[in-house]
Amino acid sequence: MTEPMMTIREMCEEFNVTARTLRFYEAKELLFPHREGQKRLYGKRDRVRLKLILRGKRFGFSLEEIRQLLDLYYMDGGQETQLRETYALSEKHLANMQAQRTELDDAINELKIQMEWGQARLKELDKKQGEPAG
Amino acid sequence: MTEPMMTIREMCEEFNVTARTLRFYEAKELLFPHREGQKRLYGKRDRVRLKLILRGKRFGFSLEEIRQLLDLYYMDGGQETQLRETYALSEKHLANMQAQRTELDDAINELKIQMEWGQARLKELDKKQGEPAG
DNA sequence: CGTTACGTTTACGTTCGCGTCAACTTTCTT
DNA sequence: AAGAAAGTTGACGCGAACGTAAACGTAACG
Repeated sequence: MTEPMMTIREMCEEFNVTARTLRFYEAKELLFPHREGQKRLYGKRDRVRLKLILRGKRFGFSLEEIRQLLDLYYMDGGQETQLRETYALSEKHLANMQAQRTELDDAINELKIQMEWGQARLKELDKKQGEPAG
Repeated sequence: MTEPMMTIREMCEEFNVTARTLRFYEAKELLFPHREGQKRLYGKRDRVRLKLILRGKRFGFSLEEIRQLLDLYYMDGGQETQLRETYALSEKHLANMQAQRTELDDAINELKIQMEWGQARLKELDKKQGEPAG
């Protein structure tokens, strides 16, 4: 069974991005769709990559940083030197993400506290609403 | 005891940002330092806000989104309507951040798996390094 | 055979988040 | 009094990440 391919429009709908965005990512060497004539066809590899790209963006990585990370997931058995460099890079990113996780937990907890406080104030307002003025 | 104030330079050093950045955030209404004559003085409120701003940035929020979030933390007992809107907004953000947390965990796990795989391959290379060629 | 739909490249435009002068005031320091 | 140091307000510049419009290819449909 030959790989299921998608057109650029199908990709746009599935991932909720514009065609311009997909071509832009390709120009920046983050995606490498196949060609049928001059038309782009996206296979599983590119769908996985795009998913990772969008995820990376949500965490505030630049496209260039993401490009380097993608190489991590798609190493084709190149040089040992590159493997080592890539591994070192991945360690940094792992540490980075773990730090982000800690921060995110903190932020979530702080937000929860704030919300409980706000909720309490809303309840007070509800009480006063029920009473007559004065 | 009167609140301990900081100059713009002190802020820059403490938070590792430039003065331009602080003025820019002020222009965008994310910070509201006091003035002594024409010079800016930053109090605890602005330090907390700046910390939240920088955190927000690390999670890929835009400055405008961050501005709205900041209002959450600094409501001065305004209208009930606004309180309710703010509370609703905070619920969305909480859901958002929790989703991010899940995604982040996934990403960390995937990265770890990749790294274990890479590490295994590096070990193989070490072995071959120890042997004579051929 | 025209036109409608979908794709392409090229290229200029735009918004965000600051960097980088320039020109000036205020405040120390010598 | 005369810098030097630290602050200020414009104003223009710039890279990132696309938006948008122009001009064109091609493939199918009625």
